[in-house]
Amino acid sequence: MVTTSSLAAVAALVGDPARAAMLQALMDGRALTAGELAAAAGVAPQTASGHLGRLAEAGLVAVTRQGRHRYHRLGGERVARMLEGLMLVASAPAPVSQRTGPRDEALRLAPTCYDHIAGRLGVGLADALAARGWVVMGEEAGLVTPEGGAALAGLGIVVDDPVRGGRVQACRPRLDWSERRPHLAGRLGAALCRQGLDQGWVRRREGSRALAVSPEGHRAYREIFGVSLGVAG
Amino acid sequence: MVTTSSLAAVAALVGDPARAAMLQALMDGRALTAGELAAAAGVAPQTASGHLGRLAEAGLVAVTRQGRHRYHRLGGERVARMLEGLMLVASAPAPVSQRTGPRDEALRLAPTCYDHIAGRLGVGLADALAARGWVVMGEEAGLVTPEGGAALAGLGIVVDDPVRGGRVQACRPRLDWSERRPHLAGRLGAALCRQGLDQGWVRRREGSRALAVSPEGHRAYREIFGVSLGVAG
DNA sequence: CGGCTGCTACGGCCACGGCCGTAGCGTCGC
DNA sequence: GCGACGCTACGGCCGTGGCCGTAGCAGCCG
Repeated sequence: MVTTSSLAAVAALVGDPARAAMLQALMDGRALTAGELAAAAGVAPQTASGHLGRLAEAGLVAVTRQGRHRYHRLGGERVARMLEGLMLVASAPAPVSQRTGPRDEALRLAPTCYDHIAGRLGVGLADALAARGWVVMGEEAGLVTPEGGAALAGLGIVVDDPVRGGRVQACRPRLDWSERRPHLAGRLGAALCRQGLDQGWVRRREGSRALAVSPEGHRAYREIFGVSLGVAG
Repeated sequence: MVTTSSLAAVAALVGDPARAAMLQALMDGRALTAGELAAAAGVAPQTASGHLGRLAEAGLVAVTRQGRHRYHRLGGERVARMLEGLMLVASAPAPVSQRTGPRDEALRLAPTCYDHIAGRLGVGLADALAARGWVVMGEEAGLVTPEGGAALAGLGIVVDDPVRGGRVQACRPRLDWSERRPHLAGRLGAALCRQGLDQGWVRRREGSRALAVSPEGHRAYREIFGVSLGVAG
């Protein structure tokens, strides 16, 4: 039963700075140990343990024990989407526009959002795919065109949720909270991210949600997708 | 700048039971006075005033003063979607499935979600439109077929976000937190809701998010869409 | 103009909850 | 088996914040 108190309970869990920091650290989709999360939140391990216990009990994080470590990851895509919704609201300046988004250049360039690429690279890819006619972006949904599907399949990017018998494939646009422009989430976004990682175009950086774009990645994204990322790095 | 603390601050605002109750009361998209919200939250007007001030400062609610009343409504669709994401997580039972959703029959039948219809009527409409071939529902997006667009236009339901030059229209499916099945959100969902209200098929009930389905509504939804709602009410 | 209402500002009370101390349990390595 | 390590359980301290008391201010009404 969804009561007001259950809504408040979930929100209150995220409402603590330490727990919010842990959840944000898990937003890249990886699993971290309690100790790493304690460091990320800036609290003692005992404190983190208590927090993680409550988060796990509520299903916000899932725990898998492995030896003497306990690996924590987000409780599912719903949790990730909920956090993204919160971040989008948190980034919206109430009165007047101010500089938004993280100052860290790498985080502005290509942060991961649970399973897909956001930031400048994310919106750049969305723009590029639209410019190439591979996808058609609407405000509420995106469509992969037949030629786009073929081209993406040639790159090893396949999505498995055809809306109508494989002819038309849809993708999920999402407003990026730092760039304020849509990027590709959903399965297509995840497939783009996976393919970039497989090809070595991007790689995960330790202890950060930011992706590092390799020189080959810069070239590939520029030549194949027409995305120019400015400075290298 | 989106910091961990801003994320936690927004979540903490929703994390208080009284504020959560107020926000939930505003989820039907209407504007309520501070006194009504105080009653909804079960707190004294002074307390509610303080809460509403903080919510307004953060942009979670918007205030319009009219005479000696102050009308509060949700701060935008982003806020509504954020709350829905929280509710979806809050409704997800952590260990094993239990009875979910409100016990109130009317709330299970046809609650409003900010601007569209959810609940049994919402998922029933989505199923019916799909069965009629008017929309094709995917996991990540829905498509309004040409014949569906024509049929809906004939009913006075028009959506104004064509993805590709008016030929294909997309809609946004959303997992219902009480029925656990997708219903139609986005502009199509809002248009369906508006049309139902205009036709007198449904009407808002005082002090509740639930919609009341009129006898004509029952007949119309059954005859036009093929949605059978069971008991009349 | 005076009484009434809707709302907000301030102050004090109180409790919930975060924090880390120490202590205890399970796991890995030697 | 012994020590080190990762993590969790419990207890006490303390600050933050929700709550309502009273008081003050703006807008309708007779």
